Amino acid sequence: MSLDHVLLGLLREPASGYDLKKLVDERICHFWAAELSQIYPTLKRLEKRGLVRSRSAVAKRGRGRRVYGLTPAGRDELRAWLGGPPHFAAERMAYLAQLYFMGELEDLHQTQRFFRAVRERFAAKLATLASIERMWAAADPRYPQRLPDEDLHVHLALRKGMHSLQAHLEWCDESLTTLNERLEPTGPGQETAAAVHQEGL
Amino acid sequence: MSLDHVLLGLLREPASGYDLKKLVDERICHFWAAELSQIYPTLKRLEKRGLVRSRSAVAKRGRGRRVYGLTPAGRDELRAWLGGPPHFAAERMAYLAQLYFMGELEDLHQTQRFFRAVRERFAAKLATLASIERMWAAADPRYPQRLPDEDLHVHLALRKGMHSLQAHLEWCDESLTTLNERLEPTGPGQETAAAVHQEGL
DNA sequence: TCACTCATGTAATTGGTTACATGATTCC
DNA sequence: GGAATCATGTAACCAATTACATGAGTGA
Repeated sequence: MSLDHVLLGLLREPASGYDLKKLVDERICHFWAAELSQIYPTLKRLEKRGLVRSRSAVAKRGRGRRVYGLTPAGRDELRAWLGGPPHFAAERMAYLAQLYFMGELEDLHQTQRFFRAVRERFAAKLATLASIERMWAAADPRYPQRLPDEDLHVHLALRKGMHSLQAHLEWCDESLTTLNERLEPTGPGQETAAAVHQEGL
Repeated sequence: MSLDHVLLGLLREPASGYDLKKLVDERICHFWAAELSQIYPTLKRLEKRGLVRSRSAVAKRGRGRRVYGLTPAGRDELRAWLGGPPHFAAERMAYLAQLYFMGELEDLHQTQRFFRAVRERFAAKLATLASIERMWAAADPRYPQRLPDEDLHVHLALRKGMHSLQAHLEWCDESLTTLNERLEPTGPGQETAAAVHQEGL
């Protein structure tokens, strides 16, 4: 039911389904994704429940638009959700399932390649968030200490991604170091041959 | 389609649907959850595809069991999945959506309560993982440097949770500090009254 | 006898994705 | 004329959850 609340949150300013999709892709997709084919029926459902109200409008380009806005009931629903307990859902991380069972392959080089690919992905995401933070800082000299309270919450959400992705990178680096030690046990001096033998190479 | 592969991974040792549910809840649920009502149909589907084979068995207690085991085709499928690229899916974090829009409430005390609840949740999860790591260390003197390669992968997956949750806690602490500074701007000396007024208290 | 655990399943519903269908306008 | 963008939707499908149904044995 959270897409409902995401749309209510975005609809503090009136918008069409198409507009909402763009907002989701630009700002929300870092923690919630949605397709147009899900957004349109959701808006209809919200309108039937009296949480939003729509009116037809003319578009500058293309066909007519349907623009939605929050009703007082919609605002109440949004506030009740925001004021309620934090909502957690069990995350599904397929890449961790792959890693968990990867011993089956008996090939640490494959594990190494896996971690390099994972690291690249996380690094790209972190770079995206970092560039968003730079844009914020450039656009608002109050960032972050003196941000108005409303923007503060967006800032705090952004910080979550930065902390989290930084930790992911550290995990990848730690893991790659561990793998390296097993694959190249070039310890001090004459142990090398024995260690190589021990590792089954 | 990942539950398919999780079950294939677990079925390197034969097990019933009921057994698999227990394994999922004990070891896998940190990155993939599944209900019995999903596991049973999935096993049937995997058997129809020739990836597992079942036989009836007698249970010590209760009614008869159906025990599944991997077929060679199942093992191939598992290995192909493990050897393929890491699979990422867009995560949905409803609590971040709540935070993102929480400026609407115009109540930093509520945000504070929110972060305390979030922190508690993450701390509990981290404690769970830490106790798992302690059990590993107690049970196997080789942990973690000299673990056999197969267990190494499970160890690396566990480390992901530790890094990640630690970062979540740091984010909560950073956020609570930020909120505290805004709510109690007890700066050097006589500013206090003015600052309190500025915050609208 | 009752609660609990072991054990297997189906049905209904929800939440979400992918594919498909349509139509207007603008820019090259 | 054709591609891109703006714009709204439906249909089919998939993954997963919740609720429901059944049945056998164990221990208090």
